[in-house]
Amino acid sequence: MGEVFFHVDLDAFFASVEQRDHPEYRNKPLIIGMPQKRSVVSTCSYEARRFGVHSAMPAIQAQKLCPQGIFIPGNYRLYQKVSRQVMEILSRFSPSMQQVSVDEAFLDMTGTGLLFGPPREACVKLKQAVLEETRLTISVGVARNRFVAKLASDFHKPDGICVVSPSKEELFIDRVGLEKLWGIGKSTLNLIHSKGLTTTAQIRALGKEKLAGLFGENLADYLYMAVRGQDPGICSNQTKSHSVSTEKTFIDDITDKDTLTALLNQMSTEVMFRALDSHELARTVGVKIRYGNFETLTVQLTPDDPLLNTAQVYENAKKAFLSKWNGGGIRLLGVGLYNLYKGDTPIQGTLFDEEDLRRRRLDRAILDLSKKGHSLSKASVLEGKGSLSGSGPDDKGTLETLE
DNA sequence: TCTGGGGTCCTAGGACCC
DNA sequence: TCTGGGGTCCTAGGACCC
Repeated sequence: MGEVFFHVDLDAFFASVEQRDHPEYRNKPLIIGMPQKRSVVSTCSYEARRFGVHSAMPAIQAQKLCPQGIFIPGNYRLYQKVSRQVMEILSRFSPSMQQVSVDEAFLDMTGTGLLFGPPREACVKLKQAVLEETRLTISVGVARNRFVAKLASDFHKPDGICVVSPSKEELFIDRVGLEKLWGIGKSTLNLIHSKGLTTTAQIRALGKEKLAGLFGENLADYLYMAVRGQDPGICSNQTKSHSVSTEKTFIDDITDKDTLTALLNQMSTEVMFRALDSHELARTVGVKIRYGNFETLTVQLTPDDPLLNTAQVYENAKKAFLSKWNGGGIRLLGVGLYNLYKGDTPIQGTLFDEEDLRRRRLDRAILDLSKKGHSLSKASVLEGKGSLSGSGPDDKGTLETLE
């Protein structure tokens, strides 16, 4: 008995939750995302997909394709909650459940035959459990590795089961097609096409050396394994470094320096609070700028010591921003923390400015209070934690008055 | 059709050290 | 005083995923 992996994918997740909770949305083209300037479709129901609407499409375009569509902003907190509920169900089927996004997960089902029966039977039980407890449908892909299981879950979507037996892996990959392989996007597809290759079978016919000559060692290795239905190792289990970031696209470009720095302050506070909340320290802060013409650039700073508090993050973010900004109108602004590692206090025995440590304790106190539901204007940034509430820049004097 | 937000990973060049 | 490799850290950009 070899290894068995399931890939579980919720069908049109956000839209399905809405249709479940709002009967008036059922059997209708439902689109999560408001049809306004600079807005895109997050998810849409299968009814909407029939009009050509899909994720990441500008919402204005979706409205043209589907004028009768119902557009709603979405309730991301609810989706998170439902996601946790589904993941709990999945974890009952395997001791090794690996969540990969809000709506999908891998299950290592190796050796679970005695408990749940052969794969197809286990899929049926899994689908039943999710449907009964959440009234949502899932699609399941089964294969002897994660890569093929992932492609399989998409194959009979929605509400589908697809089991790929080891002897049919190459055949299955050919049926899926090059452009739908996990890890191949637009650029890589263009690169492959530019070498006169259009099918997985053609790539398989080439040896490892030929591929390496055309694409370099790394992509060649990926392609060699992928077209054979072997796992090229896309989802590495161990996460090395980690990051948190937030960004905001404005309906109209912003040129005013005070407004931009106030936004940097707000975003710095948000990401630092998130790091604080997960008991992590960051070594690097980065700023992302996108001008009105979509030209995008990033700057990052890694001070000698880790960033301890919101004030330090803002100070560095502002410095980074001002070093790059050409004064032009800005379409998107973002702040991120990188090189995060576990820890509440910096390395023991190191000398740190007492003032910086004090401000960190203050940040934590504000965070704790805001979690208990107290309203503090400085912490207003956190009100929509996890789903940028889009509130305006807040005043900057509150921190001082609190002290 | 002008193109969101939150992530991870890879590449390539420069600095710096041995 | 012209010059070699290897390793690691940092930065900027880009590809890809949902």
